Amino acid sequence: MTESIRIAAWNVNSLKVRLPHVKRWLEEQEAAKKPIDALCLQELKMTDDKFPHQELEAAGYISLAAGQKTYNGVAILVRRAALAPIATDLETTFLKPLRNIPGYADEQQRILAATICFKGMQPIRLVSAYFPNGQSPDSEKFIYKLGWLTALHSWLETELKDSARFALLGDFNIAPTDADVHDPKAWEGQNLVSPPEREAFQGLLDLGLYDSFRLFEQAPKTYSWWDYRMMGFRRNAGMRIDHILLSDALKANCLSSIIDKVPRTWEQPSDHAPVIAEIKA
DNA sequence: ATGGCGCAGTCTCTGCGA
Repeated sequence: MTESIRIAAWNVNSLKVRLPHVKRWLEEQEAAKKPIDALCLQELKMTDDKFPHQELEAAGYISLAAGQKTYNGVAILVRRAALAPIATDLETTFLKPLRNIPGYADEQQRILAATICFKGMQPIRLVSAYFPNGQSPDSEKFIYKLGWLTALHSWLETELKDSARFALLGDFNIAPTDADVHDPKAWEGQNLVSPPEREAFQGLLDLGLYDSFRLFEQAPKTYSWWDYRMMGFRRNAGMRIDHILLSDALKANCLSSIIDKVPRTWEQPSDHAPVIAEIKA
């Protein structure tokens, strides 16, 4: 009997390099009786033909990917043992799959959505998202970021009407408040924290989404990303830019939300740590 | 003071990430 599921997001910064980390993390979570039932990955940096479906299958996970060469790329992994009997193959596991934001022409692979039926639960709609970085507020890439955020907002309006049980998981490349930044003064007005980005983040909340991490008391200075340079992790010079946003129906059933720093301590780590939300059945 | 690290591909350099 399923009592709860854990959904997670992790920017792996190249799945080719980080596949061992992903497998190890999933194994260790399971061994600790905290299995990850859905994992949304970002920054695969590989084309779809290179995606390691078979290795993940051997680890107990069915996967759906939306990749491209060199950059971006997102995926959704679901734990086979947690799925309802209706899920027998790819088509019945990932219902209503969607790649990219409808009506928003984009070469960059940043969005993958699917509805999943877990054992003993109503279906849940998951979106694996890799928000544009933005580079800096005076750059072309920042304009793209804001346009992308606008497109995301209007698409999610529709998605939320269709799916009351909805979660948006991924690397948002936005630190929502100064509490999510190690040195707010130094970062004031810069990329990842600038007012237009934070307004866009608030806009998502205004659709009826909730930052799962902030539903619970958290240790101060908890972050999800640390720069590889300048010993960012050792100094805890980080930012909380990876998030799990939940609709009202899922928020009501959210039991916990944490960031797992452990994989960031491993050899050759991603610069991001996975974030997890536990949802009651 | 604009650097530091790590990744992919064009591959001993460049572009990009955040």
